[in-house]
Amino acid sequence: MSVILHLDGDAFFVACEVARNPRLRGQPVVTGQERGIACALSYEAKAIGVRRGMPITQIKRLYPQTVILPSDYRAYSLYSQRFYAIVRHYASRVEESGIDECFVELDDFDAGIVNAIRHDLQIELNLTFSAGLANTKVLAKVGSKWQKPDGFTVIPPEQTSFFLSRLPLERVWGIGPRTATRLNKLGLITAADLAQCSHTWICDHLNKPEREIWSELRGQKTHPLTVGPRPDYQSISHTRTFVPPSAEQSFLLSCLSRNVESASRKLRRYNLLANRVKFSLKTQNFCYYSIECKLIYPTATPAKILTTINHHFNKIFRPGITYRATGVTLNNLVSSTQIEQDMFGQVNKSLQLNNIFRIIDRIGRRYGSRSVFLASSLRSLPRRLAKTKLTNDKMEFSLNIGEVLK
DNA sequence: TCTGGGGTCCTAGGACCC
DNA sequence: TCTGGGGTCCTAGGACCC
Repeated sequence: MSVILHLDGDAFFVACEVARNPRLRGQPVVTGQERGIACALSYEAKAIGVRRGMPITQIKRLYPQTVILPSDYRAYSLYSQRFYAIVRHYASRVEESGIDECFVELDDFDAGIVNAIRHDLQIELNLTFSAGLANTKVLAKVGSKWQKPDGFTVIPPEQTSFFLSRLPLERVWGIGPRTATRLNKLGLITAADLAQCSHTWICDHLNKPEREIWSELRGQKTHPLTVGPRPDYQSISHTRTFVPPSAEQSFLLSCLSRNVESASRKLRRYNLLANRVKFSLKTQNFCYYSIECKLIYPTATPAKILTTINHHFNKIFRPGITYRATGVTLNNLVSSTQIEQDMFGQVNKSLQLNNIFRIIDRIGRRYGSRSVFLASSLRSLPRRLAKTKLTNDKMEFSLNIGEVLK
């Protein structure tokens, strides 16, 4: 009977920074400078009071001793590849479930192999990973979170109730605050309370994902291990919050234009085309209004997607309401290489247009993504970039190249 | 905790059809 | 002419994760 190991990097992004610059060790460090909010924090930063998502300006003011770094995803991804290579040296069935965590199928409760993997990770990468070993993925995850950082917790079947009776429901993987509150009202407080429920009871009160968690907590393998390369994207999205909030239609459309440019750039990078677009407005009160629309044909061309958005915008926009963010999600993705043989002329035309945007993508990589952009995105950019006088509607899909860069 | 950004999956209800 | 039953597909929205 196989068992599941869960490995979880400790403060991974920051740990990578410390690994390549040992002088940072022991200091409060955060990454996310480029986004203006703390993305990852070292345990030292956590200890002095820095929180995830905290604005960088606030961190500088309240905790001036903190070292603030921009994220270097390329470096983290290289560390991630080495992490997986080390794990695969010991096991063949590995599920990559994130840049810094994975599930591994092992033959039995063998702490030796787990310690060997963790030892190699420590020596070769200078990174620590917390580990959990149990019968199911959910229980292995309980184990890896039990003692962080650098902990290793085995949960054999006969000791499951010991751990679960000490674990509040909301700490279980897959149970968020909403579900926890609902289950609390039904009298369930700990993970053990849930695990002890009868089959008839859970059929009456829980939905499918919750029933699966129940089953996993009881040691029955329900979440299969998905081995192999990461599945393709189901969707690609781009959202952005702006300050101050705005009620102005033309500004919101411009923000959506910018969202579409970013999302479609990613689409092209992965040679994908979208069949549907969903766009949303988020109000000052954190209400979401969204609508999903079919695109006339699969495309990665921002102008085509924007035509559709403009057409449906008034279905969700309400004058007088103030909004704080816009977002765009591209759905029902297909590979562009598959579509290339398509007989419809329109699609071919779209692919040609796509080639123009691929050239723009190259310019963007060389000179920055703001060197070339759609004029319809102009109003969403900082004022110093938007000094050229343009009327948004007239410039809709024309290109504004070059000089706004400065 | 006054709340950023990019993802995934599930569900309920409506539309539509036979 | 005032109305059954069941299936499938679509979509808006909810919940969760990192």
